[in-house]
Amino acid sequence: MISIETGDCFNFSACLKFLDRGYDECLYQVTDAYVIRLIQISSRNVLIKVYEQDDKIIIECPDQKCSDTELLEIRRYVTDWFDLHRDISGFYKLLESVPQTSDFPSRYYGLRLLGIIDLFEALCWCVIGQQINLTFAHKIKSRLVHSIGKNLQYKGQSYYCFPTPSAVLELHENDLKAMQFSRQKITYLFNIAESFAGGWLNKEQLLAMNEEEQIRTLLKIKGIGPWTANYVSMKCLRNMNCIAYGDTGLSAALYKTFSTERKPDKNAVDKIFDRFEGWKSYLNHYLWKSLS
DNA sequence: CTCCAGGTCCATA
DNA sequence: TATGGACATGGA
Repeated sequence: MISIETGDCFNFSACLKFLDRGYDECLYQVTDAYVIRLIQISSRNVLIKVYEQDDKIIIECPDQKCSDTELLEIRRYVTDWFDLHRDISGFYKLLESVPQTSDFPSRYYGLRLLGIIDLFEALCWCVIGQQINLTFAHKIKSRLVHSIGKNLQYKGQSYYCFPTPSAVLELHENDLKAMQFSRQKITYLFNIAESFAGGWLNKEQLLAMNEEEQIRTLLKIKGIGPWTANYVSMKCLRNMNCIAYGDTGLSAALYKTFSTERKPDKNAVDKIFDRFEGWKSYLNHYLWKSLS
């Protein structure tokens, strides 16, 4: 069992609610008290159950023996996933100082920027979600995961990891077509998987670069545009000044909250985000949240 | 029926 | 450099 202190401006229920937004999610199971998922650590896959007790986050690995090294990795995973180590009180002060967002801290108190820890998963999820409705996006992701994702049974339930790049590369184009991936998405998924398999793309290497280099590296892959690069930068690489330019949801939220144009251009978006230096990713996250 | 969704690439001018 | 079409499907 692992226990993690959470600190101020954290609300576990708000985070769980974000994880369970009504879509059919195949990579974890959420209730009002806990979330269970199978995660990949360096040596193997481990099932974890995460819940809150006495203002602490508790992680259990039911029916599994873990070494100290593995426990440390699991702790790191959950800390990163829930962004636990960040003190976001500065963000709340900024929100309060801006009239249009002054009620955000009370409305969304304790909501963290939930991450996608696996870089391959993050990139694929972006490609899957490009230009289709999220219900359908979850449907085809689920088909892919259930088809080739590592899984583990626990109490009659199956829990899945997102597939590895090499597992995706073993698929034939027709397999993905049968899951209703478009030809474009299939090409993009293979491009991304090959970048990993070819050894010139991985998370550690990206994390060693500065932000600008990271974006430049990601944009080289066909299928990854500015939206995906920024989304992954915020959800996986954990940069704090990312903006999902061109995102339809973000545009709608900016229109609603700041009375911008229906589709504000980059300059108009930057103008609003400028005063949130250091917290742009969080502002983006909270603006998305404000739509639901 | 038409439009458009957590975009991106490619062809054309 | 800028703009338009294709992409797969489903919900409004």
